Parts: sequence; C-alpha cells; structure tokens
Amino acid sequence: MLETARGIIAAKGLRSLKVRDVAEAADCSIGSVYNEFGDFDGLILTVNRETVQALSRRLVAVPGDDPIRQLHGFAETYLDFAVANANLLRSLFEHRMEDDRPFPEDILGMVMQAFALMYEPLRRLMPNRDPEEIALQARMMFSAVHGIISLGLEERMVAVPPERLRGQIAQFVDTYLSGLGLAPLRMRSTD
Amino acid sequence: MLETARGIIAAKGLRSLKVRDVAEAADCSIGSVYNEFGDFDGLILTVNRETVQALSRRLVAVPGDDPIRQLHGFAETYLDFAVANANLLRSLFEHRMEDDRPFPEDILGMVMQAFALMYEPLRRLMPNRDPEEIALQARMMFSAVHGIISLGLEERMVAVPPERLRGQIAQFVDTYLSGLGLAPLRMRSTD
DNA sequence: GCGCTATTTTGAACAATGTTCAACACGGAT
DNA sequence: ATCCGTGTTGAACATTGTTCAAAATAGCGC
Repeated sequence: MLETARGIIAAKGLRSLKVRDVAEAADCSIGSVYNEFGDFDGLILTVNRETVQALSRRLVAVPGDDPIRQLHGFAETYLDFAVANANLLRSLFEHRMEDDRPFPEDILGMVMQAFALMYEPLRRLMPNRDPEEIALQARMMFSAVHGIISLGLEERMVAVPPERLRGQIAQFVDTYLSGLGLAPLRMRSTD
Repeated sequence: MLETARGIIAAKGLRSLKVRDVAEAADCSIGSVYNEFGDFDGLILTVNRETVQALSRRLVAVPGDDPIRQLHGFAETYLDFAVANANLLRSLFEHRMEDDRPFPEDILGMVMQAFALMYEPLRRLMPNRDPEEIALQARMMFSAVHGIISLGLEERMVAVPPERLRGQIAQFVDTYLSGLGLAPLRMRSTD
C-alpha cells in the first residue's frame, strides 16, 4: 500500500496521488487507507518519512575519515539521491499540510539531523569557531547545496544535465571551503 | 480580482486559494473567473507572473557601480522580498501544473533573466573566464542563495530569524567570492 | 427607440476527489 | 451457537475545479 503510494509519487508527482488509485492498486477499500493512515496527509507524510530516512541512511554511510572529502561526499550523495528520487524529495520539501497543522515532530527531527551531519566535519575543519556558528554554517551549506540541486534539476526551468551538476556541486564545495580559508580538494581551473 | 487572488495566496498560502472565494470577493460569478484566466492554473500563473515581475523590478534597481556590492545587493534584495512575500514566492517555485502542461514561456524567460542579472557583475569580477562558465556560475549563486533563504524561512523547519539570515547571506556571499579569489567586502570574524 | 446580432456574464449542473460512518464480515472466546 | 471486539467495506457526503446553455448586456444600423 505504501509501496504503491510511493510509486505513484515517484513516477507522476505528488499531485497525481489519489486515494482511490492507492486503494485499487493495493486491492483494498478506500476506508482501509484511512484506517491505516488517518487521512491523506498521513499517507503522504508516511511516504515522506521514509524518504528522509532513506536519504539519511545514505548520508550517514558517507566515509568520514577526511572532513573535506566527507563534505564532498555529502553533496554528491544528495545529488545522486535527488536525481534518482526527484519527485519524492519534492514531496518532502514542498508538501504543505491542510489548515496549517504542525509539521510532524519526528520528520522535523530527521531533517534537522541531516542538517547536523555537516557539523562534525566543519568542526574538525574549524576547531576554534563558536559551536553555534558552526551549526548555522552547516545548515547554510546544506541549504545552498539543496538550492543548487533542486533548482538545477527543475525541468520546468531548463534543467542542468546531472553530469554537469555533479561538476558544479564539486566546484561549489571547493570554492566555498576555499573561501573559509581551507584547502580545496582539487585545483580550480585557471582563469 | 487578481488582487484578491494574490491577497489570499499571500495571506494563507496557495492551498487556500479557491475559485469561489475569488469570485465572491470580486463580486462576480465563478464563470467570469474562467473567462478571464482560462482555468485555475491560469489564475495562479497570472499571480506568479506578477510576482516574478515585482521581484525583477527590485533586482534591476540594485545599484551596479561596484560588482561586489551589487551581488550583495541582489542577495539582500532577494531576502527582503522573500520575507515580505514568502507565500507568493513559494507559489512561484512550488506550484506544479496539471498534467505536466508546459511551464509558460514568458515566466520562464523572466526567471532566466533574473538568473542572468548576476552575469554582469561576475563577468566584471572574472573577465578572463569563459562566458558560459560565468553564466552557470551566476545561476549557481542564485540557486544557492535561493536555497539558503527558502529553507531558512521555512517555518516548518524552525525558521532562522530574518535578521540572522541577513547576516548569514552577507557572510555567504563574502565567503563564496573570497573562494573565487576575489576580495570580500567586509572582513570575516576572526576564527 | 427598436430590432437584431455579438459579446459577456451567469450559476446550475457536472466531475473529480478527500472524508465519514453505519453496516458488515470475520475471529476467537465462552 | 452465541456473542463481542476488531478490522473492512463502499455508499453517501462535502469540497472544489470545470463546463455550458441560457440570460443579460452591449453595440449597431435604421
């Protein structure tokens, strides 16, 4: 049942998700979907919850021996995930609840935890900085990379080819780290 | 009529926009809304079109004498606009059409033109770089700033206070420019 | 002013879709 | 077999985008 919902979102976008389609594909009644998930938002949120879990799993698996390499790894992993699951990520970031109901605590926590993954390598690179400033820095880097990738993959806006994006992201991380006074992983092309 | 639609989106978000509400507020029939805008998407797109126009107007008004100051101005102007028109910006970037109908050419053009605004100052700062690379760079900076601001203002995710965001954005632009080998406008805090 | 035609406006009816809930089905305990 | 709790069902309802034939209005020639 969850599978089919996720399948529909992934294939045709959140707007194409219909309760009746899910019920039919799962060979059960409409009511059963409601018994399971409470309401439509509940279904979507369950899918989103698993999306952020899947993303987190991949991010956590990035090797952490070298902090610079790790930051590159995060960005590249995020890109790979976004390319493979564009609609699922959009569902996570763009879905708004009915009536301003509060965003589920646990999903919020998982997203924050994803932000926080960048904290450790940044702390190692800037050991004397204020911890809170590093936390903000981590969130900012995450947001910047997220912005580049999500706008970059937006087909509506003449998407940048993923291969090109990969190079851009790497260059962005290098440039930004260099701006922080840290040695980049590779040399930038001569200007 | 447009006013009321924009008002509803700005105040309560795109999801709260209803054809009937617009018709009632504009004191006309439902059908008239359709005569004017074709369909619901047409109404939304008209609002979005004016949103991007308003944003463009403000960005174009940023003084261009000093390229670094101009880039800071773009970022700060974007932040101000996003703070004042959060829901309108979200409508512009998050609204998906029915049935994968193509994104309107003219809105796409205006967004691209906004991306391209950063081209000129970047070119002045890096006169020897390949033009196409500068164009990509411009789009990337726009996207990064957009990401930082849009995630930063997301109330669902424990929004960063706008004043704090302002500082972060300025610091981000400085850091990035510094990474490109260009002198920052202000000194970064000592670490 | 009148008659006629073209254009615009109207809102009842329709379609799609999320939601509810009383009825039903099944399972196990007595 | 009876009864009770639990889970399932899908018809009915509410909301909301959409259509379209009819009514209203505007324009125009006389």
